[in-house]
Amino acid sequence: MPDVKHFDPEAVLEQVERLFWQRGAATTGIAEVVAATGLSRSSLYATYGGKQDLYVQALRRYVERRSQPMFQALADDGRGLPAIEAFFGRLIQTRCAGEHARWGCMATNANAEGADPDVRRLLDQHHDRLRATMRTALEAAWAQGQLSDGLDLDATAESLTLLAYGVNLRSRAGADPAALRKGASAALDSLRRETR
Amino acid sequence: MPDVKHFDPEAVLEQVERLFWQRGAATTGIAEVVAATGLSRSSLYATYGGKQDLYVQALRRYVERRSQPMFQALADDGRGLPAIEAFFGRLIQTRCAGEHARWGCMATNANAEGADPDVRRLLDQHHDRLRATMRTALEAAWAQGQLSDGLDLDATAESLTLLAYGVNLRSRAGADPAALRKGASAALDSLRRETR
DNA sequence: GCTATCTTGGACCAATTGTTCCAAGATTGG
DNA sequence: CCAATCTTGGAACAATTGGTCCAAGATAGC
Repeated sequence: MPDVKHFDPEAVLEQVERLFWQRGAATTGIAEVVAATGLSRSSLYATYGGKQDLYVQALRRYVERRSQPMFQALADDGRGLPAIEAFFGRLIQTRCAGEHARWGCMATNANAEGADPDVRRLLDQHHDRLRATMRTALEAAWAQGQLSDGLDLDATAESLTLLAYGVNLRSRAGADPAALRKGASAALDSLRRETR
Repeated sequence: MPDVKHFDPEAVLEQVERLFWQRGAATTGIAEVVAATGLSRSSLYATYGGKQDLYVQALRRYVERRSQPMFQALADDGRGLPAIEAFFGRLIQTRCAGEHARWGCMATNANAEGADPDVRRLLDQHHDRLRATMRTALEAAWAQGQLSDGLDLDATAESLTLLAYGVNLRSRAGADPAALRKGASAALDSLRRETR
């Protein structure tokens, strides 16, 4: 017999995600969330809990609905190095132009913010997933003879993952996309077997 | 005839720097600064201006007195790749153990925070300086025949600089130092000329 | 030691912080 | 259409935010 929610919790969570993503967790007040979503404080707190809970849920949504698809696209692209190249290309594209330009990556940003254990867990997961995806792509590259000999695929995957953080971070501060592309290309070029 | 300050502005700025470095700009209140320094608000505001000015000065101090010496050590080390290796080793060491463990790099953290133009200028400088230093070290490596052929030194310097951001960022979130070392080593290994 | 000038302590401020609470409203099963 | 149950708007909350202000105190040239 109860009443039912007058809004779509998932759609609202997306708005909240975008807010936290763009402006950061610490610098975004509940008042702004209320303004952006149109919800009242009651509904907000009844549905998502306090600010930290809300942030964690928004971050989780980001990881699941923004990062993961990007990772999946890389995992599904069997071309090896060109796939990784395309991944970085798309990354830098979305980071530096369009709707989300200079927002950085919400997960990357979160590394610099608070030390909440829930957040840390999410970030570790996120990191592991990207590294595993990189490793898969590197294996494909290896199978196709694109890589120079003696490469440690695990370590290289970690290295490329860390590089992605650098790209994300600098893009938020307004770095030149051409410079980011150069940096990413250099990292990939150095993995490439010399065609002789 | 005037009175003179009852404290050492430089020493106080160091305390403030450490506070902002560890806890972040947005999450550190003036009240905490007052508590940590023992200064009164009057002295604080009279000497440094408002919070944002204070933060910028603290960040500038960090760049000059923390980052630059690290860069200089790399620039002065003419060994080439071993010098860069040592740089990353020291970096990971200080980021993951000792007094400043899990503080990350204040400049790296700042990339994820606000978009203040003064801050952005500092960060761009910081970035350029590290990249230039990396390039110098790479030139030394090249001169000593340590690098594989056809490497773009500028682009590689950018790539290694972005990698350093990744290391700094993940260290703040509590990343395993061994994994960071692996990642850094992989990046350097891929630059190395195969000894055959 | 007087006085001009600066510094200092801390009270005070309005604005904002995250959160709570409840009366009024909405919804749905019976 | 009733009533049980949930949601909603918005007032209210104490705590904290960054910042100001001024009387009291300290200093140094004369």
